[in-house]
Amino acid sequence: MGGDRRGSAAKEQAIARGLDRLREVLRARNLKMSSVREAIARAALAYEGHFRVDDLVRYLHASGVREAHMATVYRSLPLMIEAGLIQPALVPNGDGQVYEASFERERHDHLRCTGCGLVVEYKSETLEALQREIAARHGFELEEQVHELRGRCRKCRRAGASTPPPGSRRSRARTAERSPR
Amino acid sequence: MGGDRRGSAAKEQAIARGLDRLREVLRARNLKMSSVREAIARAALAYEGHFRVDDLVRYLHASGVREAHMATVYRSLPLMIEAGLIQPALVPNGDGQVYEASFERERHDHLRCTGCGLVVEYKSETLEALQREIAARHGFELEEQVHELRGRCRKCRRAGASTPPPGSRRSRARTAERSPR
DNA sequence: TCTGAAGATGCGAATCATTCGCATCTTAAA
DNA sequence: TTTAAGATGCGAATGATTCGCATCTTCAGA
Repeated sequence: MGGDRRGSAAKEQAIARGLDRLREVLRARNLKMSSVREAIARAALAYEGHFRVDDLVRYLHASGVREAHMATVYRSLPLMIEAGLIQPALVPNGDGQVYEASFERERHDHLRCTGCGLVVEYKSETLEALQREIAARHGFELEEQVHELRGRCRKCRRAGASTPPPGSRRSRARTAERSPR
Repeated sequence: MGGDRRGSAAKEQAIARGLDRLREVLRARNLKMSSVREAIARAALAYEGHFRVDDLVRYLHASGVREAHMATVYRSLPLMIEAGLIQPALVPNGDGQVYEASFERERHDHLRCTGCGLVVEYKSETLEALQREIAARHGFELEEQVHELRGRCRKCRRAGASTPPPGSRRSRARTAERSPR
């Protein structure tokens, strides 16, 4: 306990390293760092849990960053992904893409409940090894793996009620996610 | 050889079974079969390889089906999916969702080349078993698994040229797919 | 420190796939 | 047949993401 209250020091340093990484990518492409870009990257790195572009924009506004336009955030996404700061998280479900910070964090996959939208993370070395092997067997050099299991969580199964009829839009993913801090 | 020329008999019967399956789903929901719906289902069942909604519409037009409006095709997708006639194939890449016929076909996953868009199918019992186990371990009853590996195929790796810069849209997936017949 | 060219940003318009509303045909069960 | 419940075509509406463009900023020299 107490270890979860990693509020400032360590986290701030991780953010600093993330920003450095971003600068490298920018330099490599002859692009420039800017205050807005830095604010966006900071927000993404600090965000706990999954987020969408508009979540990030709201977060930026809330933290007093002058406008920080959506278009700008969109434009910075590919760069942040390339720098390894963030990555697309879940497989898009109709509503836009969901991201999550990935800098200095372990790779993992998701399990999503088709009933309530609950998202659970899991990690499997065996699975990853298997994936690499499959890719290799087909002559591919693995770069990225999209993996998401869907089913009904314990609670929803208890609650009975089978899978909702097709066409019903599931509400935004629900997770035990905290808000940005 | 010659075995690939499974033109009519067997295939036509499979289509008939698929339509029956669809009728069951419709009946269960108190929905009705219709000539348009049947034409759409036939097209989907007969389509070789991956297709998008507009591909299907074009195919329908080409086969002389009166208009067959896009909206109608969209409306029938959830039903066909529920009936197991088709399923979303690749993970959407910006351009719309890609489907493939799945009726009486083996489940499989895809490997996609980030260079040329080549799509290769593969199948792994081990992988599927592992997935079921993971789901079970978390109390989930597995319903669906999204799985796609991305990397560079042999040819693209030979051709050198590292991954294209971010922001470049990949053209429509390329496969050794034949057109509908 | 000053400058200029290359980039970055805000804003609103433009895209694009997908969905809706609704008036009008069809289907299927009495 | 009749007729209520559905299905369809069409075009408008959505919603996420992208573009165009007229300004700001950044940063590598001078």
